[in-house]
Amino acid sequence: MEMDKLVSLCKRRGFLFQSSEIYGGVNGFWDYGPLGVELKRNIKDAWWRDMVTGHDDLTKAEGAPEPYEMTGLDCTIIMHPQVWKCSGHYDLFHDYMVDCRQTNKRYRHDQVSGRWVEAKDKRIFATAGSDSDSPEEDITRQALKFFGLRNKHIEQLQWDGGITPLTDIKDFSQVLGPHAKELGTLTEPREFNLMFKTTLGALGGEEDAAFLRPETAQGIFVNFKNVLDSTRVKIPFGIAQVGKSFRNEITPRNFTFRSREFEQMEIEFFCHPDSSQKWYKYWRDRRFQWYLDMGIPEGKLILREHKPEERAHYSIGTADIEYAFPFLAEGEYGELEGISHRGDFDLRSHMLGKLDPNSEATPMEVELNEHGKPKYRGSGKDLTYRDEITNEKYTPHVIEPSAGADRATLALLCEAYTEDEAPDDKGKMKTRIVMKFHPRIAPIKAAVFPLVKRDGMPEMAKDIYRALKKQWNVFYDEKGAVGRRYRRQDEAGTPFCITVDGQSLEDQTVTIRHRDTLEQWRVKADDIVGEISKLINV
RNA sequence: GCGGGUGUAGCUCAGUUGGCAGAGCACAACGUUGCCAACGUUGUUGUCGAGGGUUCGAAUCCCUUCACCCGCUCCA
Repeated sequence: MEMDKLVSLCKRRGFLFQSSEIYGGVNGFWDYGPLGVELKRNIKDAWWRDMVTGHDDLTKAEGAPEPYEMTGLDCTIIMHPQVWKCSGHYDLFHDYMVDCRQTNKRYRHDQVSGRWVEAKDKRIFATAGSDSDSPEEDITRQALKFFGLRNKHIEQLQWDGGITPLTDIKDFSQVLGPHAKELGTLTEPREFNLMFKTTLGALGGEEDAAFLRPETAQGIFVNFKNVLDSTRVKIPFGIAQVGKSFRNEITPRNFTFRSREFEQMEIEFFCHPDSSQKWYKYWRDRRFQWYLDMGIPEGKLILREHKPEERAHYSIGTADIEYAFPFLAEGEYGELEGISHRGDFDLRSHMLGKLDPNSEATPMEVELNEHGKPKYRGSGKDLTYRDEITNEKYTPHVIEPSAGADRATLALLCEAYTEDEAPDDKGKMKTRIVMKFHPRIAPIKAAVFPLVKRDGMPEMAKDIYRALKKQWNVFYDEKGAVGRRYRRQDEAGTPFCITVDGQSLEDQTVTIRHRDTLEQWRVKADDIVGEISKLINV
């Protein structure tokens, strides 16, 4: 399936529009149209129902170490700025970057280091980037290459001082970029903020800067104590949240896949450190199965465990659930959801101050500034948990299944898009576009048609429509040829069409037409609500 | 961020050398028909992505800019 066809159908039928389209659009922002909003809402509702409200906390779920509780939360998009400092996002997402005009490489300003060196009556600052395993060797190699010297003439390099960070250098005109061949190719350091900055208060200045959240998870951590104190939940339990997040993506691309404003469906699952590994496995497998249940075939979905070097060292495991999006190359997959074992990093960071992600100690140590104080102070609040039966007090470990609602929606749109052949009224085969959504997520569950607009057929059809409308989003249409009405519903992904015809008026039966098979069968008009209910809840 | 491509009706696209803005589909109404994009008649739809320039005249040539697609780069 070519992506263009899906994008065109999405616009034509009202699934997705470009944001602010009449003004030319904005890069990385997309709007959901009348059908799209239903589809996405159904996906979010299915997730919430399956993970939260529908969860049976009395029974041990298959694959789970023990029964557990689930609860929800809806926190604000703007939070106290300190939240993002302690979470690590401020440091990770907020950097000064320098670009190399020659190599088109980009470096973090504070991670480029270099050394003054003189040879052949020229003095330059040779550098190595953060990608370098051995800055000293790379700096030397860069210097040799620049001066056109061989290794055996290494003594011609006159070093001036030791390795210093690029941040100490004001004038870049004599700086040789980490992979550059000429001097002065690095741009001035530019602020690079992956978080959206905003201002609190109408007169707010720089000290009133706040951020739109880059993930919903932190709102759960900072409310951990509130949930414990207000609900009687006991570990193990999870807190779920659905909501918008914002990231200034460098390269928004691939339709809605990488958007700057997007919606997440996240769970923070709190458990005892000793059982955290089992819970990690449970959630990883449970979430994978959920996508299969939503209608994504096994062959297009992979569960990819991160290699140890790919994940933070304090994490016992991280796995991505990835889908073979059609815009990716053969054999490549795009992330739908990440499940990570975060240990106690978040809760302890919000207690004590941001932990040092490079700390090898157990438990991890707080990252300190040059004065030996915490780089970012924590809340100072006790976020530990006391087990009332064993009286054990500990900081819970966290398993985080973090899903993208827009990515799930996009995957299900891609998966649903089908072109097949169906006969027209003369029996000639014609290409048919049909969105084969699982009935549970289909924007419209059923359409009701009178075969023709006379003889009391519309009246009977309208009664059926009203009866169904009480429970589902259904659609009534009496205009034009019935074949055209069927095809329109195929493009909307409506799984069932109910038609009132001449026979209906005599024996009170109607036909149900199946979207995928085109099969039709008759049922009693009085049974239609139960019949549709049965068909949708398969 | 870099390189290439594209942008004309709701969708798909044509538009010659700079000379009246087009087609198919879709959509709406009416009629006929009566189960898979039907037929007939009638009708609606355009800042030609935006801004500027050249020109008597620009969808067409030039500059700037925005968006989308592809390839690099990046990707928490």
